[in-house]
Amino acid sequence: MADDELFKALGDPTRRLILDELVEKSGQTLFEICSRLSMKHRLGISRQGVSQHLAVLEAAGLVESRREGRYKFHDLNTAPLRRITERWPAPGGSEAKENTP
Amino acid sequence: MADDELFKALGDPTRRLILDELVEKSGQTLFEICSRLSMKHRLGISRQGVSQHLAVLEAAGLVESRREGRYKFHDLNTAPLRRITERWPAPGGSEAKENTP
DNA sequence: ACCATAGGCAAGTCCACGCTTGCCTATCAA
DNA sequence: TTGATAGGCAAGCGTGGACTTGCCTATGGT
Repeated sequence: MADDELFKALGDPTRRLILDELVEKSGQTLFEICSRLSMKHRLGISRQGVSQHLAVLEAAGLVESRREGRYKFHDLNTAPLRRITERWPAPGGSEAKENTP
Repeated sequence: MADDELFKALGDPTRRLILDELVEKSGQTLFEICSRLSMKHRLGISRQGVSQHLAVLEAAGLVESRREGRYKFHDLNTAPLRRITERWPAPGGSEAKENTP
């Protein structure tokens, strides 16, 4: 299953916080995310730790990155999350697939 | 976070298969789920293993159980899954909350 | 040229978690 | 009561993964 990487990525609380931060502000660099986790969430984690988390999130397709000079900007991509609600649809069944008509 | 249990529950591939089986047929017993995993998915797992998985799914609110005599039936509850798409809404924002109008 | 910044790679540690094994309880049928 | 079925509890093993530490590359400023 390709879903393995998606659910594994969501399995860690620190990675979920990173997604939260990317919702608030798109296109952050690694250092920017580091300092945000440290400031707002009192998260004592090394830069490498965050870097590894971002790699997992990228493998899951939840984060996309673009390089510019010596900076690397990270953007959130929520599209893979749809696979979750599609796999186990609500019993009502009306909102299984809602696309813009 | 109470979300910890939800995402932890979804993190294991065997547990996701159990949810799949409960979508197909609601109200299965432990032994029924065991044999289904073994037959359809060639899953070599002990009864205790499945039992522990069901406990995790129940803690996450994804599975509800009811006892009747010596049987314990398990039902799927997809409601907690909504918290995922609500936490990281799609950028379009039109489908953040879709309720039956 | 130099140094600081932004990031990557690799090895090593440590703990949570998936799974098994063994034994125990409860309900139903003969 | 005896036996079979459905399930629970607890201890133990082994592996994956989160995190750190140390060193390396590349870009930009002065």
